[in-house]
Amino acid sequence: MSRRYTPLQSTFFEGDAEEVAQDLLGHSLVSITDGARCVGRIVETEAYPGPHDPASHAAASIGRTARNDPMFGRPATAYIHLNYGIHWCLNVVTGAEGFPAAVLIRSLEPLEGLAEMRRRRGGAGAGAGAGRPDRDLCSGPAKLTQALGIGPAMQRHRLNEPPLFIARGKQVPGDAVVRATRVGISRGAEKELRFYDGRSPCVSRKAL
DNA sequence: GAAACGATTATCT
DNA sequence: GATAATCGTTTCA
Repeated sequence: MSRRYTPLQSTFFEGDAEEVAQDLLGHSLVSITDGARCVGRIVETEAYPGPHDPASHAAASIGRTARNDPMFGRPATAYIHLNYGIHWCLNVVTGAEGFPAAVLIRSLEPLEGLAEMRRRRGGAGAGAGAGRPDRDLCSGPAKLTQALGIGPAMQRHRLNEPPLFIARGKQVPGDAVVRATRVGISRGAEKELRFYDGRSPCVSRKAL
């Protein structure tokens, strides 16, 4: 557990959201909160490439609002939004400053700090009688934020430095990456902008 | 000032 | 695998 994690440089996030979303698979999300370090391998992402995407919070029809303002920020900036009123979701801003694009991190494969993750998620136990399998700790956008202690305090935090950053990891081979449609949205659902590691059991939703 | 929606999760069958 | 519940933000009058 003394392994050193090297944050990805901000240049990594300067590219297209769609491209970054694929490249992120296999890298690790590291969170150091309350003196505990939690690490998870990124196995599922979704791209929100820009204003032309009707599903984006920064769609052209919506414009710039107080909520999506962080998406217009610099690359590697954290955009944390609340959906369904109760779930926090972590996005990484991509592209040039002033251009609203981001990658939603949907699922992680727990690597470190499992005890802490489980403790944070505490009483909530998905799968009533089945207990809490490791794969369910971070298998969802809101699950991973809760497990890693990510909240509104991290809004606009830059993800290339502690206490919350993305560390370089082993990249997922191209042939293992599955491309699929995004989940839980009504508009722009046709586009296949979701990517995940087909080998991982921690993916929230398989392809249709 | 009030109503509707949502990038989901939790729970049971 | 399928269904109900949940709360803040956004949007409209």
